[in-house]
Amino acid sequence: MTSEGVLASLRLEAGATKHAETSTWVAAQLRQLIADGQLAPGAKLPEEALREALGVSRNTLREAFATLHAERVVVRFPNRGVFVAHPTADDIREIYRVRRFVEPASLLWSPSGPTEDLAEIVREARGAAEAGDVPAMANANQEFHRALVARAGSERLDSLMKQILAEMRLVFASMASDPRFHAPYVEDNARIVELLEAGRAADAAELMADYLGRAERQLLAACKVPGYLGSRPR
Amino acid sequence: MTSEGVLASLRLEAGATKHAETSTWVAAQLRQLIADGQLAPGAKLPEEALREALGVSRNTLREAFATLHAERVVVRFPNRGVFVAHPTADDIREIYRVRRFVEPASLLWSPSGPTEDLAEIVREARGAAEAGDVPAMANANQEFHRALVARAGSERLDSLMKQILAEMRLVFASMASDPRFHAPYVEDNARIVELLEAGRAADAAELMADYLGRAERQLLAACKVPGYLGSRPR
DNA sequence: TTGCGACGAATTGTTCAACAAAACGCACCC
DNA sequence: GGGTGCGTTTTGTTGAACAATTCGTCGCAA
Repeated sequence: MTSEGVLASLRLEAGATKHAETSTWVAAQLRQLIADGQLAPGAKLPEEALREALGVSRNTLREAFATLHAERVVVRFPNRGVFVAHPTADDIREIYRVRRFVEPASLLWSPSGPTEDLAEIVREARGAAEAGDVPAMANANQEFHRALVARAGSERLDSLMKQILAEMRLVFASMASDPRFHAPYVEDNARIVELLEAGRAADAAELMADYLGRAERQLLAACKVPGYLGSRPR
Repeated sequence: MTSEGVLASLRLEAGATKHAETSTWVAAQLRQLIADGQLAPGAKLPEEALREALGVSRNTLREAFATLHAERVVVRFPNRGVFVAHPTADDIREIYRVRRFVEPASLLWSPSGPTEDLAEIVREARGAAEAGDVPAMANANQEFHRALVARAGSERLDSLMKQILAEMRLVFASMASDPRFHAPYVEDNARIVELLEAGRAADAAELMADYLGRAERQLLAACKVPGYLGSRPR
């Protein structure tokens, strides 16, 4: 995926769209490209090339950069430019620090509503696992955690979680992804739903905390192996 | 506090400062003015006037707006402009929804470190209360919650809490602030520190959840009285 | 008086062109 | 081979322009 290809596809899409609030639209486009992995972690986002590809002015593009920067999707080095965020080991620790607070809290203290949506996501993940469809399984796992936090009913926690999961995707994009990574967690998720349905929220929260600890250790270990793309760009 | 006065003081400060990254600096200035209550909730932020007062270009100002918008300090109505955020009753409910997750979680699951800083803040709050210094007491109370969440050691939760407290200041700025509002909570904070020191984190978390519920109800009730500034501008 | 539509003024959304300052790349020299 | 200096590129910021939208206000009719 040469950056040339990315720019070309952007050019295509840009022509076809009417934009009401351009900078918002631009931010969404870039967010999408990054989430899809078409713009890899650490990649530079040069103003001139993107401006041309998106067919917007540099000012509008820079406004979009400001939003993405606030979302931590993108990092800014003064006078050097904007880069796709590239999580370090410390970032991983930070991510899991947050998750170990938010996710068990959500299990414990969310208004106890129906768990059918969670069960459905688990079924999807199992299906994908059996079909050997790793991306679908990874997606379903992410969706599971998103749905879990959504139970809290807080817009702000939702968007925090969305950001965190976006950063998780960057983490996965940064390392040679072992297909077997996501598999064990499908069953953990299933168990969590069971506990929740049985009214054993405290046990579910404990399992979740444990599970997150395991995942963190696994990712940190993977950081140290050669497969992990070096630290900062340059 | 005429908006004229605000602009004049901005003009003064603008001249004296060297700005390395101007848009960041502009965002910080505005954030400060809003936090201080010099720009009231619902106030319009006209581009031309601010541009002139800050001595920056409209583009730079708009980039700062993008940052503040992402922080929810400021609201954008397309083609109408940017306004200081003006929390509604729903926003208050949302704020406390988040706080009831984050703060008890922080009490329960933060690495158990020294509580000396918390105790110190409680002493400050008591001092301010005795001196009848309401703003200082309100500040100390806010600082207490900030310090509590800081124990989690997560940069992201820190900034979430910082945003939440900023929005709380907007809530207080929106209503005729009863000086007696903050007082009872000083002693609750003290009790929480005691429980924490005694290793009774679960009790502390429970007290906190209860306390937050009380505060929310009180604020929601205050919303309904005439003192509260109407809903959205226009 | 009150309500309503229209017109002109002000403001926003977006683009373009320019320039200083900083970082980058590269040939050059020790 | 490893620093050094210089021209080139990119970023940070400004200023001006213009279409689109909203705002304010005036006049008119019920």
